[in-house]
Amino acid sequence: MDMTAEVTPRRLTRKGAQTRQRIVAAAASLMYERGVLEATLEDVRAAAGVSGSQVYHYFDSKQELLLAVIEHQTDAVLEQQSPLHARLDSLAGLRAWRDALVEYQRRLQCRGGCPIGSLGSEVAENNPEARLAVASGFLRWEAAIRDGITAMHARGELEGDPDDLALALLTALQGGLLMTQITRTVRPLEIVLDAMLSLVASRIHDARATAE
Amino acid sequence: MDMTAEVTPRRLTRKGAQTRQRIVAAAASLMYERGVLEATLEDVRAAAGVSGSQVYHYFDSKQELLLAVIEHQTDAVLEQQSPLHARLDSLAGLRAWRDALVEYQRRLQCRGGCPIGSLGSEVAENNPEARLAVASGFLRWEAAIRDGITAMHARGELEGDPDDLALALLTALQGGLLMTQITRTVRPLEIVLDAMLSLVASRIHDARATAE
DNA sequence: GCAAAAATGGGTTGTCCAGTCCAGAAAGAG
DNA sequence: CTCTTTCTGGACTGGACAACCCATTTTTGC
Repeated sequence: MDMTAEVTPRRLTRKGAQTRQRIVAAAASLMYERGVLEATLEDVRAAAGVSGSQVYHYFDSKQELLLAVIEHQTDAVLEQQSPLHARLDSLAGLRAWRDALVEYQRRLQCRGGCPIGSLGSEVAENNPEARLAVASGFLRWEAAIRDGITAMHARGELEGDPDDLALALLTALQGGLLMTQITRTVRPLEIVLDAMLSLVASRIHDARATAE
Repeated sequence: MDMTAEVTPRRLTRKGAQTRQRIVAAAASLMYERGVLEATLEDVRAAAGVSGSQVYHYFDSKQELLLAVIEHQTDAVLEQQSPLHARLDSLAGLRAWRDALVEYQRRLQCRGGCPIGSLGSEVAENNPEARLAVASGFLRWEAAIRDGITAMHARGELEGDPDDLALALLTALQGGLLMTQITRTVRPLEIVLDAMLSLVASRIHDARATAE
Protein backbone atom coordinates (compact mmCIF):
# COMPACT_ATOMS: atom_id res chain seq x y z
CA MET A 1 0.00 0.00 0.00
CA ASP A 2 1.23 3.41 -0.95
CA MET A 3 1.37 5.45 2.23
CA THR A 4 2.32 8.57 0.31
CA ALA A 5 -1.13 8.68 -1.33
CA GLU A 6 -2.54 12.16 -1.48
CA VAL A 7 -5.76 13.08 0.21
CA THR A 8 -6.96 14.07 -3.25
CA PRO A 9 -5.40 11.40 -5.43
CA ARG A 10 -6.20 12.79 -8.85
CA ARG A 11 -3.96 15.14 -10.80
CA LEU A 12 -5.05 18.75 -10.81
CA THR A 13 -4.73 21.16 -13.67
CA ARG A 14 -3.98 24.80 -12.87
CA LYS A 15 -7.63 25.59 -13.24
CA GLY A 16 -8.61 22.64 -11.12
CA ALA A 17 -6.27 23.73 -8.34
CA GLN A 18 -7.82 27.19 -8.39
CA THR A 19 -11.33 25.81 -8.18
CA ARG A 20 -10.35 23.53 -5.35
CA GLN A 21 -8.83 26.46 -3.53
CA ARG A 22 -11.96 28.52 -4.07
CA ILE A 23 -14.06 25.74 -2.56
CA VAL A 24 -11.81 25.44 0.49
CA ALA A 25 -11.84 29.19 1.06
CA ALA A 26 -15.62 29.40 0.72
CA ALA A 27 -16.08 26.42 3.03
CA ALA A 28 -13.70 27.94 5.58
CA SER A 29 -15.68 31.17 5.66
CA LEU A 30 -19.01 29.47 5.96
CA MET A 31 -17.89 26.99 8.57
CA TYR A 32 -16.39 29.84 10.54
CA GLU A 33 -19.53 31.94 10.35
CA ARG A 34 -22.12 29.22 10.82
CA GLY A 35 -20.32 26.19 12.15
CA VAL A 36 -19.39 23.00 10.35
CA LEU A 37 -22.84 21.45 10.49
CA GLU A 38 -24.77 24.54 9.48
CA ALA A 39 -22.55 25.15 6.50
CA THR A 40 -24.21 22.99 3.87
CA LEU A 41 -22.41 21.88 0.76
CA GLU A 42 -25.08 23.69 -1.19
CA ASP A 43 -24.03 26.91 0.53
CA VAL A 44 -20.39 26.16 -0.14
CA ARG A 45 -21.14 25.44 -3.77
CA ALA A 46 -22.95 28.73 -4.20
CA ALA A 47 -20.39 30.79 -2.27
CA ALA A 48 -17.55 29.32 -4.30
CA GLY A 49 -19.38 30.08 -7.54
CA VAL A 50 -19.16 26.45 -8.50
CA SER A 51 -21.83 24.09 -9.64
CA GLY A 52 -23.31 20.80 -8.66
CA SER A 53 -20.84 18.00 -8.58
CA GLN A 54 -17.75 20.19 -8.30
CA VAL A 55 -17.37 19.73 -4.57
CA TYR A 56 -17.43 15.97 -4.96
CA HIS A 57 -15.04 16.15 -7.83
CA TYR A 58 -12.41 17.61 -5.52
CA PHE A 59 -13.34 16.02 -2.21
CA ASP A 60 -14.55 12.54 -1.41
CA SER A 61 -16.87 13.76 1.29
CA LYS A 62 -17.71 16.66 3.53
CA GLN A 63 -15.26 15.18 5.99
CA GLU A 64 -12.39 15.53 3.52
CA LEU A 65 -13.39 19.11 2.88
CA LEU A 66 -13.46 19.76 6.62
CA LEU A 67 -9.93 18.45 7.01
CA ALA A 68 -8.78 20.74 4.21
CA VAL A 69 -10.52 23.65 5.92
CA ILE A 70 -8.73 22.96 9.20
CA GLU A 71 -5.39 23.05 7.42
CA HIS A 72 -6.41 26.19 5.60
CA GLN A 73 -7.44 28.01 8.77
CA THR A 74 -4.26 27.04 10.56
CA ASP A 75 -2.18 28.34 7.70
CA ALA A 76 -4.23 31.55 7.61
CA VAL A 77 -3.88 32.24 11.32
CA LEU A 78 -0.15 31.51 11.39
CA GLU A 79 0.46 33.63 8.34
CA GLN A 80 -1.58 36.55 9.63
CA GLN A 81 0.08 36.36 13.04
CA SER A 82 3.63 35.77 11.86
CA PRO A 83 4.83 39.41 12.12
CA LEU A 84 3.61 39.46 15.71
CA HIS A 85 5.06 36.05 16.50
CA ALA A 86 8.44 37.23 15.25
CA ARG A 87 8.57 39.78 18.07
CA LEU A 88 7.54 37.51 20.94
CA ASP A 89 11.07 37.54 22.33
CA SER A 90 10.59 40.74 24.30
CA LEU A 91 8.03 42.19 26.65
CA ALA A 92 7.36 44.97 24.14
CA GLY A 93 6.67 42.32 21.50
CA LEU A 94 4.33 40.46 23.82
CA ARG A 95 2.46 43.68 24.51
CA ALA A 96 2.15 44.41 20.81
CA TRP A 97 0.80 40.89 20.33
CA ARG A 98 -1.74 41.39 23.09
CA ASP A 99 -2.82 44.77 21.73
CA ALA A 100 -3.19 43.51 18.19
CA LEU A 101 -5.32 40.55 19.28
CA VAL A 102 -7.58 42.73 21.39
CA GLU A 103 -7.88 45.34 18.67
CA TYR A 104 -8.70 42.70 16.10
CA GLN A 105 -11.49 41.26 18.22
CA ARG A 106 -12.84 44.73 18.83
CA ARG A 107 -12.98 45.36 15.10
CA LEU A 108 -14.86 42.11 14.62
CA GLN A 109 -17.27 43.20 17.35
CA CYS A 110 -16.18 40.11 19.27
CA ARG A 111 -17.77 37.82 16.71
CA GLY A 112 -16.47 34.50 15.45
CA GLY A 113 -13.99 33.51 18.11
CA CYS A 114 -10.83 31.67 17.15
CA PRO A 115 -11.00 30.11 13.66
CA ILE A 116 -9.16 27.06 14.94
CA GLY A 117 -10.54 26.81 18.46
CA SER A 118 -14.15 27.05 17.30
CA LEU A 119 -13.63 24.21 14.86
CA GLY A 120 -11.90 22.25 17.59
CA SER A 121 -14.73 22.65 20.03
CA GLU A 122 -17.31 21.63 17.49
CA VAL A 123 -15.38 18.62 16.36
CA ALA A 124 -13.65 17.34 19.48
CA GLU A 125 -16.17 14.78 20.67
CA ASN A 126 -17.49 13.22 17.53
CA ASN A 127 -14.79 13.45 14.92
CA PRO A 128 -11.46 12.02 16.08
CA GLU A 129 -9.74 12.63 12.79
CA ALA A 130 -10.70 16.29 12.71
CA ARG A 131 -9.85 16.65 16.39
CA LEU A 132 -6.33 15.44 15.64
CA ALA A 133 -6.03 17.85 12.74
CA VAL A 134 -6.99 20.74 15.03
CA ALA A 135 -4.61 19.49 17.71
CA SER A 136 -1.76 19.47 15.24
CA GLY A 137 -2.70 22.96 14.11
CA PHE A 138 -2.42 24.06 17.73
CA LEU A 139 0.98 22.40 17.95
CA ARG A 140 2.20 24.55 15.08
CA TRP A 141 0.76 27.66 16.71
CA GLU A 142 2.29 26.76 20.04
CA ALA A 143 5.68 26.27 18.36
CA ALA A 144 5.47 29.71 16.78
CA ILE A 145 4.86 31.29 20.17
CA ARG A 146 7.48 29.14 21.84
CA ASP A 147 10.22 30.36 19.51
CA GLY A 148 10.11 33.87 20.89
CA ILE A 149 9.73 32.85 24.51
CA THR A 150 12.57 30.38 24.22
CA ALA A 151 14.84 33.00 22.70
CA MET A 152 14.15 35.35 25.58
CA HIS A 153 14.87 32.55 28.00
CA ALA A 154 18.06 31.54 26.23
CA ARG A 155 19.31 35.11 26.52
CA GLY A 156 18.89 34.73 30.26
CA GLU A 157 16.21 37.41 30.44
CA LEU A 158 13.33 35.17 31.46
CA GLU A 159 12.91 32.78 34.35
CA GLY A 160 10.72 29.69 34.32
CA ASP A 161 10.08 26.98 31.76
CA PRO A 162 9.61 28.64 28.35
CA ASP A 163 7.67 25.68 26.94
CA ASP A 164 5.15 25.88 29.74
CA LEU A 165 4.85 29.60 29.33
CA ALA A 166 4.22 29.36 25.59
CA LEU A 167 1.46 26.82 26.08
CA ALA A 168 -0.02 28.87 28.90
CA LEU A 169 -0.12 31.93 26.64
CA LEU A 170 -1.89 30.06 23.85
CA THR A 171 -4.29 28.45 26.29
CA ALA A 172 -5.13 31.74 27.95
CA LEU A 173 -5.65 33.26 24.51
CA GLN A 174 -8.12 30.52 23.63
CA GLY A 175 -10.04 31.13 26.80
CA GLY A 176 -10.05 34.83 26.13
CA LEU A 177 -11.33 34.40 22.59
CA LEU A 178 -14.06 32.03 23.70
CA MET A 179 -15.28 34.22 26.54
CA THR A 180 -15.08 37.29 24.34
CA GLN A 181 -17.13 35.58 21.66
CA ILE A 182 -19.80 34.50 24.13
CA THR A 183 -20.03 37.71 26.12
CA ARG A 184 -19.50 39.99 23.13
CA THR A 185 -17.08 42.04 25.21
CA VAL A 186 -13.39 42.37 24.69
CA ARG A 187 -12.80 42.45 28.41
CA PRO A 188 -12.16 38.74 29.12
CA LEU A 189 -9.50 38.64 26.42
CA GLU A 190 -7.84 41.82 27.69
CA ILE A 191 -7.84 40.60 31.23
CA VAL A 192 -6.41 37.13 30.77
CA LEU A 193 -3.73 38.37 28.47
CA ASP A 194 -2.88 41.17 30.90
CA ALA A 195 -2.69 38.64 33.69
CA MET A 196 -0.34 36.45 31.67
CA LEU A 197 1.84 39.39 30.63
CA SER A 198 1.98 40.55 34.19
CA LEU A 199 3.28 37.12 35.13
CA VAL A 200 5.86 37.25 32.36
CA ALA A 201 6.93 40.74 33.40
CA SER A 202 7.49 39.53 36.94
CA ARG A 203 9.84 36.88 35.60
CA ILE A 204 11.85 39.16 33.38
CA HIS A 205 15.14 40.73 34.31
CA ASP A 206 17.23 42.74 31.91
CA ALA A 207 20.26 40.61 30.99
CA ARG A 208 22.51 43.60 30.30
CA ALA A 209 21.73 45.51 33.49
CA THR A 210 21.36 42.31 35.59
CA ALA A 211 19.34 44.76 37.69
CA GLU A 212 16.77 44.14 40.41
CA MET B 1 -54.10 37.58 26.57
CA ASP B 2 -52.04 36.76 29.61
CA MET B 3 -48.60 38.31 29.17
CA THR B 4 -47.28 36.59 32.27
CA ALA B 5 -47.34 33.30 30.40
CA GLU B 6 -44.59 30.90 31.42
CA VAL B 7 -42.09 29.51 28.96
CA THR B 8 -44.02 26.31 29.53
CA PRO B 9 -47.45 27.79 29.97
CA ARG B 10 -49.40 24.70 30.97
CA ARG B 11 -49.77 23.53 34.53
CA LEU B 12 -47.65 20.56 35.45
CA THR B 13 -48.74 17.71 37.66
CA ARG B 14 -46.09 16.12 39.88
CA LYS B 15 -45.69 13.36 37.34
CA GLY B 16 -45.47 15.86 34.51
CA ALA B 17 -42.74 17.81 36.29
CA GLN B 18 -40.73 14.62 36.72
CA THR B 19 -41.07 13.71 33.08
CA ARG B 20 -40.02 17.18 32.05
CA GLN B 21 -36.99 16.95 34.29
CA ARG B 22 -36.08 13.56 32.83
CA ILE B 23 -36.22 15.04 29.34
CA VAL B 24 -33.99 17.98 30.26
CA ALA B 25 -31.44 15.72 31.95
CA ALA B 26 -31.34 13.34 28.98
CA ALA B 27 -31.03 16.23 26.55
CA ALA B 28 -28.23 17.78 28.61
CA SER B 29 -26.24 14.54 28.54
CA LEU B 30 -26.70 14.01 24.84
CA MET B 31 -25.98 17.61 23.89
CA TYR B 32 -22.86 17.46 26.03
CA GLU B 33 -21.66 14.22 24.48
CA ARG B 34 -22.59 14.86 20.87
CA GLY B 35 -23.27 18.56 20.54
CA VAL B 36 -26.60 20.32 20.22
CA LEU B 37 -27.10 19.56 16.56
CA GLU B 38 -26.09 15.90 16.70
CA ALA B 39 -28.38 15.25 19.63
CA THR B 40 -31.65 14.51 17.86
CA LEU B 41 -34.97 14.70 19.62
CA GLU B 42 -35.43 11.05 18.77
CA ASP B 43 -32.28 10.30 20.80
CA VAL B 44 -33.50 12.48 23.64
CA ARG B 45 -36.86 10.76 23.59
CA ALA B 46 -35.26 7.32 23.81
CA ALA B 47 -32.70 8.31 26.46
CA ALA B 48 -35.41 9.86 28.62
CA GLY B 49 -37.54 6.74 28.29
CA VAL B 50 -40.36 8.82 26.94
CA SER B 51 -42.39 8.39 23.85
CA GLY B 52 -43.25 10.29 20.73
CA SER B 53 -44.95 13.55 21.36
CA GLN B 54 -43.76 13.91 24.96
CA VAL B 55 -40.95 16.28 24.11
CA TYR B 56 -43.34 18.59 22.31
CA HIS B 57 -45.81 18.35 25.12
CA TYR B 58 -43.26 19.96 27.47
CA PHE B 59 -41.32 22.17 25.06
CA ASP B 60 -42.47 24.23 22.13
CA SER B 61 -39.37 23.49 20.10
CA LYS B 62 -35.85 22.17 20.28
CA GLN B 63 -34.79 25.74 20.97
CA GLU B 64 -36.87 25.86 24.17
CA LEU B 65 -35.35 22.58 25.24
CA LEU B 66 -31.87 23.93 24.55
CA LEU B 67 -32.51 26.96 26.75
CA ALA B 68 -33.68 24.67 29.54
CA VAL B 69 -30.52 22.59 29.08
CA ILE B 70 -28.29 25.65 29.38
CA GLU B 71 -29.96 26.55 32.68
CA HIS B 72 -29.67 22.97 33.83
CA GLN B 73 -25.97 22.73 33.05
CA THR B 74 -25.21 26.01 34.75
CA ASP B 75 -27.01 24.87 37.88
CA ALA B 76 -25.19 21.54 37.75
CA VAL B 77 -21.75 23.09 37.41
CA LEU B 78 -22.32 25.65 40.15
CA GLU B 79 -23.71 23.07 42.48
CA GLN B 80 -20.92 20.61 41.88
CA GLN B 81 -18.29 23.32 42.29
CA SER B 82 -19.81 25.09 45.26
CA PRO B 83 -17.67 23.42 47.97
CA LEU B 84 -14.57 24.46 46.05
CA HIS B 85 -15.88 27.96 45.38
CA ALA B 86 -16.49 28.39 49.09
CA ARG B 87 -12.75 28.13 49.74
CA LEU B 88 -11.54 30.50 47.02
CA ASP B 89 -10.59 33.10 49.61
CA SER B 90 -7.17 31.64 50.27
CA LEU B 91 -4.24 30.39 48.25
CA ALA B 92 -4.77 26.93 49.69
CA GLY B 93 -8.37 27.03 48.51
CA LEU B 94 -7.29 28.15 45.06
CA ARG B 95 -4.83 25.27 44.89
CA ALA B 96 -7.51 22.81 45.96
CA TRP B 97 -9.75 24.21 43.24
CA ARG B 98 -7.02 23.81 40.64
CA ASP B 99 -6.22 20.28 41.75
CA ALA B 100 -9.85 19.20 41.72
CA LEU B 101 -10.42 20.56 38.23
CA VAL B 102 -7.32 18.87 36.88
CA GLU B 103 -8.13 15.61 38.60
CA TYR B 104 -11.68 15.69 37.29
CA GLN B 105 -10.52 16.17 33.72
CA ARG B 106 -8.03 13.38 34.14
CA ARG B 107 -10.79 11.04 35.29
CA LEU B 108 -12.84 11.97 32.24
CA GLN B 109 -9.83 11.25 30.05
CA CYS B 110 -9.99 14.87 28.97
CA ARG B 111 -13.28 14.30 27.18
CA GLY B 112 -16.21 16.65 26.99
CA GLY B 113 -14.72 19.99 27.86
CA CYS B 114 -16.74 22.51 29.83
CA PRO B 115 -20.48 21.75 29.84
CA ILE B 116 -21.21 25.45 29.55
CA GLY B 117 -18.34 26.58 27.37
CA SER B 118 -18.94 23.87 24.78
CA LEU B 119 -22.56 24.88 24.45
CA GLY B 120 -21.48 28.50 24.22
CA SER B 121 -19.05 27.87 21.43
CA GLU B 122 -21.57 25.88 19.43
CA VAL B 123 -24.28 28.44 19.87
CA ALA B 124 -22.51 31.79 19.88
CA GLU B 125 -22.74 32.70 16.21
CA ASN B 126 -26.15 31.49 15.17
CA ASN B 127 -28.36 31.55 18.19
CA PRO B 128 -28.39 34.92 19.97
CA GLU B 129 -30.91 33.84 22.55
CA ALA B 130 -28.91 30.78 23.57
CA ARG B 131 -25.70 32.82 23.50
CA LEU B 132 -27.22 35.21 26.04
CA ALA B 133 -28.32 32.32 28.21
CA VAL B 134 -24.78 30.97 28.23
CA ALA B 135 -23.37 34.43 28.92
CA SER B 136 -25.63 34.81 31.92
CA GLY B 137 -24.58 31.37 33.12
CA PHE B 138 -20.98 32.56 32.97
CA LEU B 139 -21.93 35.66 34.94
CA ARG B 140 -23.22 33.46 37.73
CA TRP B 141 -20.05 31.38 37.66
CA GLU B 142 -17.87 34.46 37.62
CA ALA B 143 -19.76 35.83 40.64
CA ALA B 144 -19.17 32.62 42.56
CA ILE B 145 -15.44 32.87 41.96
CA ARG B 146 -15.39 36.59 42.65
CA ASP B 147 -16.83 36.14 46.13
CA GLY B 148 -13.74 34.36 47.39
CA ILE B 149 -11.25 36.62 45.64
CA THR B 150 -13.03 39.72 46.88
CA ALA B 151 -13.01 38.42 50.44
CA MET B 152 -9.28 37.89 50.26
CA HIS B 153 -8.84 41.36 48.84
CA ALA B 154 -11.07 42.93 51.50
CA ARG B 155 -8.94 41.33 54.20
CA GLY B 156 -6.00 43.18 52.70
CA GLU B 157 -4.22 39.99 51.72
CA LEU B 158 -4.42 40.43 47.97
CA GLU B 159 -3.30 43.23 45.70
CA GLY B 160 -4.90 44.07 42.38
CA ASP B 161 -8.47 44.34 41.19
CA PRO B 162 -10.36 41.30 42.49
CA ASP B 163 -13.05 41.53 39.79
CA ASP B 164 -10.45 41.38 37.07
CA LEU B 165 -8.73 38.49 38.74
CA ALA B 166 -11.93 36.48 39.07
CA LEU B 167 -12.75 36.93 35.41
CA ALA B 168 -9.18 36.08 34.44
CA LEU B 169 -9.38 32.85 36.42
CA LEU B 170 -12.62 31.80 34.78
CA THR B 171 -11.31 32.75 31.35
CA ALA B 172 -8.07 30.87 31.84
CA LEU B 173 -10.05 27.88 33.04
CA GLN B 174 -12.15 27.95 29.89
CA GLY B 175 -9.04 28.02 27.74
CA GLY B 176 -7.57 25.18 29.73
CA LEU B 177 -10.67 23.05 29.37
CA LEU B 178 -10.88 23.69 25.64
CA MET B 179 -7.23 22.93 24.96
CA THR B 180 -7.39 19.88 27.20
CA GLN B 181 -10.43 18.61 25.35
CA ILE B 182 -8.80 19.07 21.97
CA THR B 183 -5.35 17.74 22.81
CA ARG B 184 -6.63 15.03 25.15
CA THR B 185 -3.92 16.00 27.64
CA VAL B 186 -4.41 17.55 31.00
CA ARG B 187 -1.30 19.64 30.57
CA PRO B 188 -2.81 22.84 29.10
CA LEU B 189 -5.27 23.04 31.97
CA GLU B 190 -2.57 22.43 34.58
CA ILE B 191 -0.28 24.98 33.06
CA VAL B 192 -2.68 27.91 32.67
CA LEU B 193 -4.07 27.41 36.11
CA ASP B 194 -0.56 27.17 37.56
CA ALA B 195 0.36 30.35 35.76
CA MET B 196 -2.67 32.14 37.16
CA LEU B 197 -2.07 30.84 40.67
CA SER B 198 1.53 31.88 40.44
CA LEU B 199 0.35 35.37 39.60
CA VAL B 200 -2.06 35.35 42.53
CA ALA B 201 0.66 34.09 44.86
CA SER B 202 2.92 36.94 43.82
CA ARG B 203 0.19 39.37 44.83
CA ILE B 204 -0.54 37.84 48.20
CA HIS B 205 0.85 39.02 51.48
CA ASP B 206 -0.18 37.62 54.81
CA ALA B 207 -2.29 40.24 56.58
CA ARG B 208 -1.41 39.07 60.09
CA ALA B 209 2.34 38.89 59.59
CA THR B 210 2.39 41.89 57.22
CA ALA B 211 5.61 40.18 56.15
CA GLU B 212 7.64 40.52 52.94
C1' DG C 1 -4.74 17.80 -34.13
C1' DC C 2 -6.33 14.00 -31.34
C1' DA C 3 -7.10 10.71 -27.87
C1' DA C 4 -7.11 10.66 -22.71
C1' DA C 5 -7.79 12.89 -18.58
C1' DA C 6 -9.80 16.47 -15.96
C1' DA C 7 -13.50 19.88 -15.16
C1' DT C 8 -18.32 21.30 -15.17
C1' DG C 9 -23.53 21.35 -15.01
C1' DG C 10 -27.41 19.88 -13.14
C1' DG C 11 -30.62 16.39 -11.99
C1' DT C 12 -31.72 12.57 -8.68
C1' DT C 13 -32.08 9.73 -4.54
C1' DG C 14 -32.41 8.05 -0.03
C1' DT C 15 -32.20 9.28 4.59
C1' DC C 16 -32.72 11.74 8.59
C1' DC C 17 -35.15 14.70 11.56
C1' DA C 18 -37.95 18.74 13.56
C1' DG C 19 -42.34 19.41 14.11
C1' DT C 20 -47.66 17.89 13.71
C1' DC C 21 -51.84 15.30 14.66
C1' DC C 22 -55.05 12.62 16.98
C1' DA C 23 -56.77 9.26 19.87
C1' DG C 24 -56.69 7.11 24.31
C1' DA C 25 -55.09 6.75 29.42
C1' DA C 26 -54.27 8.86 33.81
C1' DA C 27 -54.82 12.44 37.15
C1' DG C 28 -57.12 16.28 39.42
C1' DA C 29 -61.28 19.41 40.62
C1' DG C 30 -65.88 19.84 42.14
C1' DC D 1 -68.96 10.12 40.22
C1' DT D 2 -68.02 12.89 36.15
C1' DC D 3 -66.09 16.49 33.76
C1' DT D 4 -61.91 18.80 32.58
C1' DT D 5 -57.13 19.00 32.12
C1' DT D 6 -52.87 16.92 31.61
C1' DC D 7 -50.13 13.03 30.03
C1' DT D 8 -48.77 9.38 26.83
C1' DG D 9 -48.24 6.61 22.44
C1' DG D 10 -47.28 6.22 17.92
C1' DA D 11 -47.94 7.28 13.24
C1' DC D 12 -47.12 10.88 9.74
C1' DT D 13 -45.26 14.79 6.86
C1' DG D 14 -42.52 18.02 4.57
C1' DG D 15 -38.24 19.78 3.88
C1' DA D 16 -33.35 19.71 3.91
C1' DC D 17 -29.13 17.82 2.73
C1' DA D 18 -25.09 14.55 1.79
C1' DA D 19 -23.92 11.79 -1.69
C1' DC D 20 -24.37 9.71 -6.52
C1' DC D 21 -24.66 9.65 -11.64
C1' DC D 22 -23.94 10.84 -16.32
C1' DA D 23 -23.60 13.74 -20.16
C1' DT D 24 -21.00 17.68 -22.00
C1' DT D 25 -17.15 20.77 -22.31
C1' DT D 26 -12.42 22.10 -21.54
C1' DT D 27 -7.60 21.14 -20.88
C1' DT D 28 -3.43 18.40 -21.36
C1' DG D 29 0.04 15.22 -23.18
C1' DC D 30 1.75 13.33 -27.24
